[in-house]
Amino acid sequence: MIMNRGKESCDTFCVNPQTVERVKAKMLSPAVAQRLAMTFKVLGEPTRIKILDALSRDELCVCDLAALLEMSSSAVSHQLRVLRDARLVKYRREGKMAFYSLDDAHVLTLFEQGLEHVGHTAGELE
Amino acid sequence: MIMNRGKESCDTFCVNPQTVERVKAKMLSPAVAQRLAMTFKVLGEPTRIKILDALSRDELCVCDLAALLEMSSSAVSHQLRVLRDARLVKYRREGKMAFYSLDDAHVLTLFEQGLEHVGHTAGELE
DNA sequence: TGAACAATTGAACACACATTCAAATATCTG
DNA sequence: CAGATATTTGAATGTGTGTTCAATTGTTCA
Repeated sequence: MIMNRGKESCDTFCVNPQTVERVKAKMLSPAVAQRLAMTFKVLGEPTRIKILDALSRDELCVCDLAALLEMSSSAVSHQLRVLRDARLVKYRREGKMAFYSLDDAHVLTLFEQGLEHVGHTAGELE
Repeated sequence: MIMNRGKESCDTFCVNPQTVERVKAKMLSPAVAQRLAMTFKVLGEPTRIKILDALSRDELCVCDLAALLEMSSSAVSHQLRVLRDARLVKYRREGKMAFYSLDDAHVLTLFEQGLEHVGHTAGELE
C-alpha cells in the first residue's frame, strides 16, 4: 500500500513532514548555499590560506610570495588566479612585476572566526 | 656566475629578501594554516553547507535531513561524519534515531561573514 | 631588435573526495 | 528470537583540483 519511492523506505516512516517543511521554508536558497560553499572552498587550501595570510601583512609580488612559501612561481600564480576569480585578491602591475594585495576586508574577519574554531578544537588532535 | 637553484632563476633577482623575512616573521605557523584550511575545506561543500544551514534552524534526524536535501541517508551520514570530525555538529541518540545539532556557535558567525563576501561579489556572475 | 626576466597559461599527472551501492550494526516490536 | 527500520560503514567509482612541466606573453634594457 505504501509505495517506496526509490530505495529509501525511510522516507515514509521516520520523516517528520511538518518539521521538514518548516525548516525548508527558512533555509538559504540552493544558489546562495552553492556560492557560500564556493567561497569557503577557495579558503580551504593551505597554500591559499598562506598567500592570504602573507598579503594581509604586506603587498607582495609573485616572486616574493613564491620565495616565502617555497613554491614555484607557476604554482603560486595558479593559486592567485583562483583568489582573483573569487575577488579575494587584487593586483597592480609595475613593469614586469605584479603586486598583489587583499581585495576584501571580510577575509580577515573570516580568518579570525576560523581561528577561533581552530582554537576551540585545538586540544584534541596531536 | 649566479647559480640557478633548481629552475627558479627568479629567486636570485626579483625577490626582496628583507620584505620576505619581515612578512615571514609575522605569518601563521604552517600547522595553524593547515588547520585553518581544514576548517574552511569542511565548509566548502554545498551539501555540508545545507546540512549546517538546516541544523541552524532546528535539531534534525538523519532521515529528515535526507528528505530535506533530497539525498540518500547514506550520503548524508557520510557528510555528518565529516562534520562531526570537524567538531561542527554533535548528536544525541533516541532509540533508533540520531538527532543532530550544531556544536559550535562560531559556525553561524562564519556563515554571516561568508554571506557578506558573497553579497560583495553578487552582481558579477549570472 | 634581441636577450633576459616576471608572470601567466595549458596540458598532464596524481591525489583527494562526494556519492553510490551493498553490507553491517543497533534498536524497537511482536 | 525474528523481522522491520534507522543509521553507519567500507569499497568502488567518477569527478574535481593542486602541482609540475613546458611553452608563451609582455616588459625592460642594452
